[in-house]
Amino acid sequence: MAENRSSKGRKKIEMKKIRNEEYLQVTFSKRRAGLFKKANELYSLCGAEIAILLSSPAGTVFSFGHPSVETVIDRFVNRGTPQEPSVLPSINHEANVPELTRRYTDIVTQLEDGEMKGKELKAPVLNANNGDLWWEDPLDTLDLEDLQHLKFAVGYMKESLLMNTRTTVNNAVIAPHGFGFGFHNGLGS
Amino acid sequence: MAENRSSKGRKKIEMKKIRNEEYLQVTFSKRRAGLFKKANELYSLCGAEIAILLSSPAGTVFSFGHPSVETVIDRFVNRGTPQEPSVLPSINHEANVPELTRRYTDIVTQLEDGEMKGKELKAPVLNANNGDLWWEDPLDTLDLEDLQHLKFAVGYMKESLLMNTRTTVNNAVIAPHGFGFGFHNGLGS
DNA sequence: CCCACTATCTATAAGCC
DNA sequence: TGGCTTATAGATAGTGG
Repeated sequence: MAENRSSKGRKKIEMKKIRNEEYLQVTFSKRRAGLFKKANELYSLCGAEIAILLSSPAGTVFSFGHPSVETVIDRFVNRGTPQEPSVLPSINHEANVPELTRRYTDIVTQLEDGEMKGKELKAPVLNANNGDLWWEDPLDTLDLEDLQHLKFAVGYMKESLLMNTRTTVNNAVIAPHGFGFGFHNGLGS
Repeated sequence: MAENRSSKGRKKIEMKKIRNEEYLQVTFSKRRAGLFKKANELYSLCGAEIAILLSSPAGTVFSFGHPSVETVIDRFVNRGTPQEPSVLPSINHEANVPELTRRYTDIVTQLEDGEMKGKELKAPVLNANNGDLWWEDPLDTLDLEDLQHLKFAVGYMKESLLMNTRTTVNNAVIAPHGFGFGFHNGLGS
């Protein structure tokens, strides 16, 4: 009777590299959206700051950040000083005001100076889906200021490699950083 | 007979900040694991490089990376040299910039002056809905939570201002890449 | 905070436009 | 390429140890 339902619905797939290029692209797009949505929910529910950097198989770079990728990285850097153990749990908005202010000022300045003319700067993409909102910005067009920013952050983190415990869950490196904020990596899997 | 199964099973939850500290922590842990798992699958299936930096509400920092956080960020930095902007659309926004600039300046000023007092802020509220954008001039109260709204609004404003081509796809605003001005990720919170 | 269990809720693999 | 639909695999809220 209903046997001619030519295989509709989801099926289990093997967790290995997808060969088919077309399917790979589709899967990547779908899962990227799903991942970002999850990240956004985590932010909404827990007020957690989060940054995701992601490169597609084709080489395109995507990112997700709350409140922003740079801010989060900054937080890592500045955390190097164990000032307050766990003071600001849910006030990241407050904590971000200075950053917000600074960026606003920068933007305003740029606009007034007309600096943007002929310059290539990054353009974030605002995505919305059923009330969920997040940014996808192509970091492949970072301007120099941001590059220096990131470079500094990376350099700092490299030097500050100082870790506590490290756990492995599902092939993923999960690194709890108490205060010294060590940066985990290496053995990505 | 089996009615004493006191409410088992998953229930839908509201996507709002969780108040209960204990529950917040549990949810964070679970979702963090889920997020990392998703990230790992994305890596396995698509071979995508990925890095996630995440701070818990308590301030603890976690990271996930394939092949490593460091590597991924490094790639961003090193690949970030702006390529040739193939298209730089002529944007006629001069008329709008002054007004917007003034408004933003006002907001910034107020943020700087009052935000740290941890009280209510007075600023014109920028609203965005379906790509439309307007000012709610009556100086409403802009509390810290409203910064999110402001962020979204800024995104819309930016696009409205700088993107001469804007397409709406499935409830999402998609902005062409390659031009725009320099902040990303909704400029901080 | 980690583990276990279960009922649901959600994400998504396939397929059709 | 992108959206929509369907059926199902997978994630997780609620509860307890």
